Amino acid sequence: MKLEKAAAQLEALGNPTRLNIYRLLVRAGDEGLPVGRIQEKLDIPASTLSHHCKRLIETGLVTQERQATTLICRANYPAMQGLIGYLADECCADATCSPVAKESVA
Amino acid sequence: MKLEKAAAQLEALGNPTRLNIYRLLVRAGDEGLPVGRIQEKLDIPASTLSHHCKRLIETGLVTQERQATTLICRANYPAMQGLIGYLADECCADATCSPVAKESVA
DNA sequence: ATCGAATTTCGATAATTGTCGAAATTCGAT
DNA sequence: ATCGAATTTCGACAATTATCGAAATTCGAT
Repeated sequence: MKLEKAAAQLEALGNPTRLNIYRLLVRAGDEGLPVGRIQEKLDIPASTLSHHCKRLIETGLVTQERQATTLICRANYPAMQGLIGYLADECCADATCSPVAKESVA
Repeated sequence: MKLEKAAAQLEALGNPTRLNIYRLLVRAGDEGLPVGRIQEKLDIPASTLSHHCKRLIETGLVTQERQATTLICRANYPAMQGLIGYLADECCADATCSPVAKESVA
């Protein structure tokens, strides 16, 4: 993974609201979560939420699928996997860090 | 780990310059790298670099040790380990994500 | 072809972050 | 106690990001 991309994903997750959104999506699993549902849970204005979702989507960490007027958001696991792998590979060269995610992830 | 702390660390790494600094430190290993050395490698003004280092230090991802007038920076591996663990645990509940770093990191 | 629900886009403002030179600090050596 | 080297702190400005209401869009149902 390119450093710029990793940084963009890290930055996307590096906002408490967005990290919360992402965690919600992970917990929702394959089913995903409609935007409106996220809004209820986090109690933030629709436009603000939409902005944060957009940011997560732009970096590839989240995907959106339309079901009628409802937009379903889902955590994009392979993207997170890639990010964790990057951190483990590029940013954790020491033995004290879990020697995982180098080649064993597949 | 608390969400707020994880977000702070992710945000710290979510800047290309800081991610670069961090990677440099990882590659430098236990020996660490003096601030001036980082500056040479990245070619950025001292005050700007100092600001970024400070941010990394504040989140616990980097430590600093004084050797005379020189300040040596080091990547704090346990912190990164904790962050990777958080991502794997809290943000990667699916089987497609490496089932690592849950308990096996020790 | 209209309506209402779900969501985004727009636009404006507030808040935070990044950048950098100048001045201040720290500390060993003289 | 002064000097020079390494680095930080300060202060100012630029750039980016966050927030939110209002208006626009999308789409199924009527």
